This record gives sequence, structure tokens and C-alpha cells, in this order.
Amino acid sequence: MAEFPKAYIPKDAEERWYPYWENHGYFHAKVNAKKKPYTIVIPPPNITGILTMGHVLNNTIQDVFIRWKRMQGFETLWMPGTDHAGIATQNVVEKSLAKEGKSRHDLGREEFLKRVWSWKEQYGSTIIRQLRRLGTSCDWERERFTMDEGLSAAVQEIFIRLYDKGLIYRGKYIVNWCPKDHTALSDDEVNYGEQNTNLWHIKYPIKDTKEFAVIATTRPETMLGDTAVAVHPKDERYKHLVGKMVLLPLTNREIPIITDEFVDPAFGTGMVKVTPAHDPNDYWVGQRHNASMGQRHQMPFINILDESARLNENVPQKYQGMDHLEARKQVVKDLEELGLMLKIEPYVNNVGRCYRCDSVIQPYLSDQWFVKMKPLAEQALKVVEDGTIRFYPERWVKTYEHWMTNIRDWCISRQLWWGHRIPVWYCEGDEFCTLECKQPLVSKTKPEKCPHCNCTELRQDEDVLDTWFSSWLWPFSTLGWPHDNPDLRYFYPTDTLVTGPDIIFFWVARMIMAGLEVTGEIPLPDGSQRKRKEDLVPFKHVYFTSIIRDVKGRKMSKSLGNSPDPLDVIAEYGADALRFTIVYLAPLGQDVMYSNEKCEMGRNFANKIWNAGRFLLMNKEQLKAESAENGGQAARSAGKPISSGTGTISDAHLDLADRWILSRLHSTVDEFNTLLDKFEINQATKIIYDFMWHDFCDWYVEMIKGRLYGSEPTEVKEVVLNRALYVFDQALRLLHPFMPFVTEDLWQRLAERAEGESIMVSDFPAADTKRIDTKTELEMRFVQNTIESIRNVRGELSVPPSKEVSIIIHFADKSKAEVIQKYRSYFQRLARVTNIEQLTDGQKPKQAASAVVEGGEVFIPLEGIIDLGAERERIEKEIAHNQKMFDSIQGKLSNDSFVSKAPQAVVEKEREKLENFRTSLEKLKKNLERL
RNA sequence: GGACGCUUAGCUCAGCUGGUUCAGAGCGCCGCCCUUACAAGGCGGAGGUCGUAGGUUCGAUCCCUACAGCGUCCACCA
Repeated sequence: MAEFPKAYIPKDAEERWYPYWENHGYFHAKVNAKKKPYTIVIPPPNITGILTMGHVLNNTIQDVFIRWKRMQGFETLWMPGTDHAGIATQNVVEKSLAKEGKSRHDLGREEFLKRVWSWKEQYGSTIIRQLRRLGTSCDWERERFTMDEGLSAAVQEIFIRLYDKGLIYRGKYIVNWCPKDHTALSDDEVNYGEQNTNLWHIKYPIKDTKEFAVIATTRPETMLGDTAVAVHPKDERYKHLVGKMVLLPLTNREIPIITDEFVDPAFGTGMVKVTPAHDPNDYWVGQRHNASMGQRHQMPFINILDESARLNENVPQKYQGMDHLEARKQVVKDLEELGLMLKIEPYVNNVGRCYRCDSVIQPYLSDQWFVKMKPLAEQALKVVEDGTIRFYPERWVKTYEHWMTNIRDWCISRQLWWGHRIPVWYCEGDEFCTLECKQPLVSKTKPEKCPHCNCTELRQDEDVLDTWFSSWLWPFSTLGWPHDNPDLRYFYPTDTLVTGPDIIFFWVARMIMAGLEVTGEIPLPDGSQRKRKEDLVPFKHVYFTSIIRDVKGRKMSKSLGNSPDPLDVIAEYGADALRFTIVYLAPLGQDVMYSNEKCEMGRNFANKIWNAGRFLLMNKEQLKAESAENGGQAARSAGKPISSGTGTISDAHLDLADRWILSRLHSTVDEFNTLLDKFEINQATKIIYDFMWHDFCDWYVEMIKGRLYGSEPTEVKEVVLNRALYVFDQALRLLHPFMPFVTEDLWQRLAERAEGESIMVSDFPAADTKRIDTKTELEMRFVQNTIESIRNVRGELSVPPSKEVSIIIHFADKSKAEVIQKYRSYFQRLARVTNIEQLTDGQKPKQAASAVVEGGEVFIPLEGIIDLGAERERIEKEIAHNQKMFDSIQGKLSNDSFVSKAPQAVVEKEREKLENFRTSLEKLKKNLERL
């Protein structure tokens, strides 16, 4: 026999089979009109990323679906790739530049981008290499990158189309501005933290009255940009002031008192200064105000800061050029001198800081590009609500709905260098230009001249697009969109998206919008037009994975350093163990507390399977040798490889154990497929685990040992063994999507395999419901229970395994006694019972331990060894338990309303149970007495 | 502040749309075993009034309400 160590060595299988699969092209998908496609696109990991436990879970789940469907005969495409991750990547490169004492500005844009690209070439596929170690069956030949040529073309294409449709526009927007880096930050790039500061209460004189409007602020200097004072519309205290003008101190401006719902009357004085250019709330107040007021009452947005947060020309001369903190001191001082500072109280507030340089970010009004989301969101909302796209777990639909109905426009420009440059050009004007031409020109390439004024001095927009602006096209841009091609027609839409719920808005929602927006133009494989919603949506099912936490319940993150390196885990436990364990631990929609030791479960399981295979193959060798001695036919049948198709097996010499294991196999297969269809994938791991370990190893294998080691003819043994091999083969296939390596390794050993054969392209088991046999399962259950009862007696009375016993059985139902007699060999092997006698009515065994089982009793004469005290204790325990059940059922049955209102069948069942407990109790009590 | 989720054995968690696989698994623990696949194993055992208080129902771990604790997301902190 080939080398077959006692313990499974994951590394050997992993290094052997991954290249084998890849070299045979099993990961590669091709258009195949005879098969149905099944597609998953990977959520592209950042090129800066390294593999985390989150990735392990996410990609294992995808691989499970992909391998399952592939074996079921689908043409299966798992599209891999990576994301350019604008800011993250730019950061990494900037940091390495900083070590050389340089900034990106020292290099200039072009040179800097060269550096980023070369960084990407060198390190950008780290995570992809790591992913392969997990055993993922991605179609690597198709690997894409969000900034490769095709995807960049797709980005430009959609930008231009949406611009032409009026869905992309340029506008002013409050952004999180880092005054040091001179860039806008997205909300998730801002770190919030508490800071001790003051709350300054300032009095604004109200024109034509003696009153003051008292406002409180944490940033007094921004008052120079105030354009209103706001109160809540229902605030009775200030009703009489609404519409009046306030004299803004330190400036010569008059600003109105207006109303807005957002003001909290309970905070401070209930009056708030409005600085629309320097506060997000105030920005929206200003927007709302201007939208509801006529032209004459438009509120200006006065920007008082420059890019470095210094005060600009829109403030009185004396403050110009000051840093905003310096200006704050000055403003406070000046107000105090004017007697307008009512009070200053200490205050703790949250300030946002740049996640890179930790500078306090400034809300800042700037020119940005936007996508108008409302029109896109409408359809995207509908397809989720009507079930064209289903979420698992479903509850995320609510979150999705909430966001989609309150959606704001998407700011897509980023002040970065690394990313897709915005395909917009501005006319700079030249010495001959007479027009004030500022029209943006949207074009994939630099236009020769401005169509409005004919100037040739054109400058491209400096900004790049948000990283998500390429991600939202991922399900079809990776297939070649906007160019029509057979792959796109065939593999789009994809089937399942597996991702985290944290990016439901950033990514999932936007992919749905983009898919609905553009994929109608892709013909179906037969050339007809794509019209139905289900052909336009980018995926049909979205599986939201669990969040992986550490043992303290903290989210695993790079910054906490609490995420184990999956490669270390793979080295220690094996890829299969990691895959199986993490999926086993992750029920749909629940978080997972993960620690490495938990992988022992997966490792032990892999080892268990390994040894089951080892057992079968050792016997196969043994039988081969045996039949070689005998010569003749037996040799041929034993040497015959078991079927590698769905297979049929001999029904000769079918025993209880055989019928039972086949029944269990088929119901497991049936349940397995149902569970995966419902995305209850951790349930699926549980049933395959139980089948393999408990049904197959603990019972079935133990039960066939009697026949394999017994005196039966070699050919009978061969039939028995071949059947066991068949069941094992089927179980390996079931398990293969979860544990690809150990299952492949064993499957290859089970029979002579031709070059290129693989479990990963073998047929997935199909449930044959005719094999599911409840009668057999009941009979087996009776045998198992009886064996367990005997074991229980032996265990409780500390009868060592080496000690064989005889039993005396007593059954009212003769057929039960017959079953035990018939399968005495099982009792011999599994309960160490040598002799079985029947007790005739009226007889009483002496000095025997006893067990009450379904329909009768089993006595174990233990003269000499029996510890009466222990046995009495054991029976008393049994009695107590039975009595408890008996009482509770009797209570139920003596309740009239239960008997009259509960369904008849339920009542009947309870009565039956009551009788069973009654007879058990009688027997137990009698046996106790006898002692 | 809004939305959602969680609370079951010492630990980590299952339990799919109310009544036999309803009280489960793995780890840990206790006892007996190196029985010729596996000590990464086998057999047996102990451990829980299923967060608290009400309600619906003949019947609640499961459905409803409130509360407590934990957590996630969103908004906000003038």
C-alpha cells in the first residue's frame, strides 16, 4: 500500500492537490451552452491587504458554493481580483516615501504614480497568494484589477453616460477637510475622539431691540462666517424674534433669525448660529432654507478659511491670515472686550481627526462631483423588496430600505492621485480667448480644443474617483463590459454575492443600481434582449457573513493586532481544519468568537476521516491478499475499483447496518442539499460531521468489523467492504466543498484513478429517497438503544471493557427479542456480550444488574463483581428521571382543557408516553426491590 | 436619539416559522480503556427552572410586551 501514516498530514495533501487541480484546468470556466452557468464574483480584496480571518470565512463560503455547484454539473465561474484601494494604497506608498524623507509632491504626480504601480507589482498580489493556500477554486486565468485597462474603460464609460443623462454633476459640498494633507476625507477616514474644550456663550445684539440672541459654540472663530441664527419653529420663547435681524459682532453684517427643525430647544439657549460653509448641519440648514425661500432671501455660504485652515479675505482685515486657532483666541478676546461674552464653560466634545496625520479636520466647502442617487435608488429598492434579489439573513432588507429611501447624493471625487482620474477637462482660456469659458468637457481622452471657445489650453480635473466608483461595476466590468462578448452574455448575472453587512451601502446597493442601469444592453446568450429584472440584477442572492471577533468579543482588526495570521493557522492545523471550523462556527447572521484552538475540532475531524479511510484501505489490501490466495473470481471483484460515478452498489448480503447506513446517507444528502439551498451552511457542516463521525465511524464501521474479521467467505467480505467504500466515497463528496484537500487525497486512494480524475469534478451525491427507510432506522435505533443501555450499566458499574458478559433478555414483544438474537454479533462486538438468553415468564435472575429498554428488560448477571450499592444508586437515578417525566405527562393529561383542545394525535401520543413510563417505572421498582 | 441583533451546560455556540430526534453539540471536567482505523481516539458519566417580569395559548427556549445587560449599524453632539 502507498504510504499511509497514522495521522493526517495536511501539508502533503495541500501541496499535492492544489497544483493538480489548477494544472488540469478545473478552476477555469468556459461558456458552455450545454450547462447552466453559476457565477460568483469575489469581493475584491485591497491590494494593500493581507489575509484575515474575515477573508477566510468569506472565501470559504464562496468556495463551498462554487465547489458544490461545480460538482452538481454547473459551469462554475468564481471571478477573482483585487481592488486598487485609493487612499489605503496611496498611504502605504507615501509612508515608504516618508522614510526617504520625501513627500509625493517632491516626486510629482507622474513619478509618484510610477512608484505606486511598482509597489503594486511587487506586493499587490500578496493576498491572492494567501487565498490560494486556503484552497479556493477561483478562475485565476481571469483575475482582474480595478485599475486594469478594461475596468478603467468601464469606469470612464459609466461616468460619461451618467453625466450625459444628468446623473452626475459638480457642486459645492461640505467635506471633511484635512488642513495639513489638503485633501478631503470620507466619513470613515475620520477618527472621532473626545476632547476637552470650552463652550463659549456669545451674545448677538438683535437689531431694533435691547435683546440679545445668546448662542453657544465650540468654535467661536466660525462666527465670522455666520449667515443666520436659527431656532426651532415650535419654540415659543423665540417666536417673536423670528424674522428679525441680528447684528453679527466683529463684522458689519446683519443676519436673519430663521427656524429649522434640527435645532434642539433643550440644548443651550435653544438658539444656534448658522455657518453653512463650515459645519455640516449648518450646510443642510442653509440648503433647506434656500430651497424654501425665494430668490430675494437666499442665504449666502460664506467661506472664511483657506485650504490650510487660515482665515481668508472674507473676514475683517485684522483676522486675515491667522490660523483658525489663533483667530479663535483673538475673537474670544475681542468679544470679551465688547462685553459680548456671556460665559465660558468647560465642555467635552467629539472632534474628528485625520486618520493619517491626526490633524483636526475642518468641515469645508469645496467643489466636488456627485452622482444623483434618487433615480438610481428607486429601481434598486424595488428589486430587493419584490424578492428579485434575496438577502440572507433577510433582516438586512430593512436596513437596506431605510438607507435607500433616505439616500443622499454620492460624492465621488477624491483629492488623491492614485485612482481613476476624473474624465473631465476644463478650458483654461488662452491669450486669444475672449470668453469666460468654464464649461467642463467630459471625455475619455483629452479634447483638442474647447468646443465653446476653441481654446486649446485644457486642463484635466485633478481629482480621482472614489474607489467604490469602480467597485460598483465589478459584476459586469470583470466580464468585459462595456464590450459585448459571449462571457458577459453567459455568466451575467452572477448568482450569489458573499460579503459583509458593513458594506451593504458602499458596495452592495451601488452594484444593484449600476447593474440595473446598464446591463439591459447586454444581449442574452441567445441574442435576445435582456428585459426581465432577474436578468439585470447583478446577483440573485446576497449572503451576509458573520463578523469574526476575538475571544474578548472585539472585532478582529489590523489596528488591534488581534487577528491571527491564517497562514500560521493553516500551517498548524491545515487548511481543511481552518475552513471547516470557521464555517462550523458561523451560523447565518451571527457573529463568531474565534480563537485558534477551536481549529482542533476541524483538525480532529480531518484526522478521523483520514483514519476511517485508512481502515477501509487496510481491509481492502487484506482482502486482496486473501482472495489472491484463493485465486479465482474473488480476486477480480475485490480489485475492481468502486464506481466513480454516482454509482450503484450491490444489494447482496444487505444487513441491518447496511440498510441503515444507506438510509442515513441518503437522508443526509437530501438534507445537505436543502440546507445549502437555504444558505444554512453551518447546519450543513453539522450534519455531515455527525454522519461521518457518529453514524459512519462509531456505528457502521464498528458493525461491519464483525463480518470483515469473521469467518464469512471472502466474496461476502468483498461485497461488504465495497459497500462501505461506496458509502465513504459518497460522504467524501458531500464533504469535499468544505474540506477539499483531505477528501481529494482519500478519494484518490480509494480506487485506481486515471490521470486527471478528481473528486472536485465528480458527481455530487443525489438523494435517492427510496433508500430512506424509516422502518430500518427504527429497528437500528432499538439496537443502538439496547447496546447503549448495556454499555451504561457496564460503565456505571465500572465493568472493564475486557470483561465479557452475558445477558438475559425479557420482552413482551417477541419480535424485539428476535431482533436481538438476530444481531447478536453486534452485541458481541459493541457491548462485549458473549451469550444471550431468554428469560421465561416468572423467572427471576439473581445477582443481576438490569436495564429497562423499549418494550422489555435486559439483565446482566454480574455475580461477584456487581456492586449492589452502585447498582441501586443507578436504578434510583433512573426511577427519579422516569418519575419526573411520568408526573409531568400525567399532569398534562389530567388537565381537561389540554385533552379537549389539543389535537387528538398529540393527546394520543402523550397517553402512549405515559404508559411507557408507567411500565418502565414498574420494572425499575421491581428490579430495585430484588436487589 | 433611531434601526437591528444577541442573552441556552464551566467555556464557545446549535436549536430551521409553539407539543419525541426539546433540552443538544464541541471543548473542558469525572470514571474505565493503548479493544489490530484513529489517544487528534473509544465507552460511560456529571453539569442548564433556555437573561428578568408579565402576557397570548390547553401547552412557550420558541410568539407578544416591558425591563436589564451586551453588541452592530446609522444619525447627532451647536
